[in-house]
Amino acid sequence: MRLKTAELERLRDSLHQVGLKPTRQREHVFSVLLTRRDHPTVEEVWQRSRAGSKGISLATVYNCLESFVRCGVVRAVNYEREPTRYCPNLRPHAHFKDDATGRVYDIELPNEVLDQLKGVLPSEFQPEVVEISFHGKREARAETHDKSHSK
Amino acid sequence: MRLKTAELERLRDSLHQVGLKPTRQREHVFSVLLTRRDHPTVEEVWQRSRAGSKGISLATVYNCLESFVRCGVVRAVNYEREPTRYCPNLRPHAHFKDDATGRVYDIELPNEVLDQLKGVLPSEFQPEVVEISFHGKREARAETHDKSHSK
DNA sequence: CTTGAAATTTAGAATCATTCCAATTCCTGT
DNA sequence: ACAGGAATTGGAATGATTCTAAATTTCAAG
Repeated sequence: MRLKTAELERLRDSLHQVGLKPTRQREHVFSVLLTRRDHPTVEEVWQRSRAGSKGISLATVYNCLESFVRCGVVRAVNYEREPTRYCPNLRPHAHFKDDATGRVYDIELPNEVLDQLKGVLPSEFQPEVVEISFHGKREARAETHDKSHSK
Repeated sequence: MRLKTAELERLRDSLHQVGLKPTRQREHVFSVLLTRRDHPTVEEVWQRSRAGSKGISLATVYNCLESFVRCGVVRAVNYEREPTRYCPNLRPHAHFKDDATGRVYDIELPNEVLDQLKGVLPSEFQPEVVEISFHGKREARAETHDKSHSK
């Protein structure tokens, strides 16, 4: 799994900024995260990370992901009390979880919407993080076979 | 603490609608929740609930709060992986957590803002729940009694 | 008012994501 | 090669929540 140098650079810079070192494990876990940009749990990242050759411990995966969040290259996504998911999308966005499948989708957020939202805060509130998450149904697009009409 | 009949009615109706019974414990826990509209954890609700007279078990507090969420008289509020908090405010609102104190405030949400937010969703996404949570600093300016609910 | 089935309460055990710990191992600079 | 500091690691510990199985309560019927 080869990372583009630009992405590697970004990881290294970000780690460095908070005094963390770029290690083999960190780079590997980061590449795993970028390879499939779904929203994997720690357990899933662990499975994918150990797949290739040598092992990596679950504790290390926890550590790596925590470093990533700390240095800002990754966001943690929580739904209820389910296991935390991780998201390498840095653009401002919300999340939508399909209750039927459990899948989480990124929803791009226009700045104007984000600004309007922040605008509802009384002035003494200074937000550092804004989290927006939906959940509900997601209609499968090409709805050809509807099996819901019975008898 | 005595509940106004209107509130009791509301609780009973809501419970009834999902096939749950109004019990002594449920009414008591509900009154505890209404008495201080901060955002208490289960543990806190438990402490407050057992304070008066005979005890109530922690399991029952969990059960009551779950019933309330199920029948819609209360919302669960999650921040990261901290213990779930409970909020009897039914109007559409967001939450702001002051990182310094851990207090959670309700932020009233104009419908137009909520609508604009839902508007960013591609049409195949049908949200049932929208959760908006901020955290950051809150300037302790003229610290008076505001309508926001703390903790 | 009594009865009985179903719902609720309860104490304690079990679960499970996450954190902690103490012992290696890995770098980096000298 | 060697020291010192970070990082990794397996396993134990934590802590909120859920589950379990038994005791109690509710409520509609009689």
